[in-house]
Amino acid sequence: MGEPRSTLPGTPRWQRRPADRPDEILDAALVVFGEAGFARAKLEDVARAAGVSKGTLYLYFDSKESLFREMVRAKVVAALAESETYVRTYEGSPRALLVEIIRRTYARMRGEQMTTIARVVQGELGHFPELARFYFDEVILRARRLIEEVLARGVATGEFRPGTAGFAARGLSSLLVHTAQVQCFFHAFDPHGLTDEQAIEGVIDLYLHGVLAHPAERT
Amino acid sequence: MGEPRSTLPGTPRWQRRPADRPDEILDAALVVFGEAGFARAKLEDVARAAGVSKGTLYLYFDSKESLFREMVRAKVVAALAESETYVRTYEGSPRALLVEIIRRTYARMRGEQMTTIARVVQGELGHFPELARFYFDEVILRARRLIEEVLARGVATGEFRPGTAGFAARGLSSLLVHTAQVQCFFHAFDPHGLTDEQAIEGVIDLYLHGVLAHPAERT
DNA sequence: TATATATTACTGACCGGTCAGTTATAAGGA
DNA sequence: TCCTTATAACTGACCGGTCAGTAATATATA
Repeated sequence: MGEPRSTLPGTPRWQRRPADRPDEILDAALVVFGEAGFARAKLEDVARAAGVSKGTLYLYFDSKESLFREMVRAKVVAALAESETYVRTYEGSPRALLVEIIRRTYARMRGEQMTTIARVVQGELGHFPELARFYFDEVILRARRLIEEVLARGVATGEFRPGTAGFAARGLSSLLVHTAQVQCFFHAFDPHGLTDEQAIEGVIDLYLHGVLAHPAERT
Repeated sequence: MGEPRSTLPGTPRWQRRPADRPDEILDAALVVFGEAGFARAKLEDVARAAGVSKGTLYLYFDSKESLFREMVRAKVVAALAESETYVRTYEGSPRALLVEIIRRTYARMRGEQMTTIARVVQGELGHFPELARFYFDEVILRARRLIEEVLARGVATGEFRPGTAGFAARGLSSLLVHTAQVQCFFHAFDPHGLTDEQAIEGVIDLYLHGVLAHPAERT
C-alpha cells in the first residue's frame, strides 16, 4: 500500500516507482472505497493510503470513476479464476467438490475483500451501467457457470437430482453471497449469532437436503 | 407524493397541510434515495418530488441523515407487520404456508420498494450504526423469527425435518432477498434470464428439496 | 568518475462547482 | 392580528480535478 514518505534527511522525500504505483493505488482504493462507498470516498484519502499525492492518482487513472472501475476489475477477477482452475482439476466426487467450493468461496468472501466489493458494487451499480455489465458478465455469470458445471457433473453421476439446473446455481450464489454479507455486517449485533463454521454447515446442509422431511413426496 | 405547486393565478401558491407533509416527504425520499443512494441524493430533489421547497424539509426532519432513517423506518415496518398477521391467522398446512410466504415476500420485494431499500440500506449501513442496529432488530431478526415460526410448525407436524432451525430461516431470507436483487438489477443483461415466476418456483423447489437425488444418505 | 543536461515521476496549492443547512421574508389561516 | 407554515435566496464547507513547479533519476559529455 505504499510506504509513508520518509522525512529523514539523506533519504529522498519520495521515490520514483512507476511500476508499483498502480497496484498500490488500487489496493488503497479498495480500502477507502470499501469503507466509505464510492460517493463518500475522498481521493485525498486514497492518495494518502497509497502513499502518494492526489495529483499522482491522475497520472495513472483518468478519474474517480475509472479508478473505481479498475479497482473492481482488478480485485474480483483473480479470485474467480482461482476457483475455476480448482474445479477443473478436481478429481473427487461432485458432492465433495460442491462442499469444498462452498467452503472455499465462503471463506474468501468473509476473510478478504469480497464482501466489501460486493456491497459497494451493489450500491453503485445503478450509476455505472458499464460496470454493471462487466460485473454481470465477469462475476455473476462466470460464477454461475462454474457452479453449473459442478452440478452437471453430479447429475451425470446420479448424485444430484436433475431438473434443478435453471435455478440451483443462482440459488447457491445467493445463499453464499448474502449469508456472508449478513454474517459480516450484523454478526456484532446478533445475540444468537452463528459462527462462520456453523453458517457454512448450515448452507451445505440446506443446499444439499432442503427442508422437507420426506422429499419423496414431490408436488 | 405531493402535488406540483400551482402557478395559476387565483389558486394559492401553496397550502398549509402539516398533517400530510411528512408522509409525502417520506415517499419522495424513498424514490430519490432509492435512485441515487444516500450520498448522491440531493435534498433539492427530494423537496421537488414532494412538491415543497427545501426549507420545508427542515420543518419536519432534522437533517438528511434523520430523513433517511425515518424513511427506512416508515417504509419497512408496515410490510413486515402485514406478513406477521398473515402467518398468525393462516390455517392451512405449514408447507403450504411456507410456499405462500415465499411467493408473497418475493412479490413484494420485486414489485414495490423493498429491493431499493435493501440495496441502499446495505450500502449505507456502515455509516449509520444506529440505523444498522434498528434494521437488524426490526427487519432481519423479525423476518427470521417469522420464518422460524413457520418452520417450527412444520417440524411439529413432521412435514419439515428437525435440526435445521439454526440456519434454515436465515437461509431462506438470503435466498429470497438476494434472488430478488439479482433479478432486479441484472435481468436486463441476462440472455438466459429467468422470469420472476421461474425464479420463485426455483426458490421453492430448492428450499424444499435441496439438490441431492438421494437425501436419505445423510452425512 | 564527476558534472551538466534532459527527462519524467511526483507534489500540493488552487479553482470552480455542488449541496447541506440557515435565514429573512411572505403567505395562509384562526 | 398574530402565529404557523412555507418559500427562496443565501452561506460556507467540501472535494474532484488541474497544473505550474520541483525533486528524483537517466543520459550525455568531459
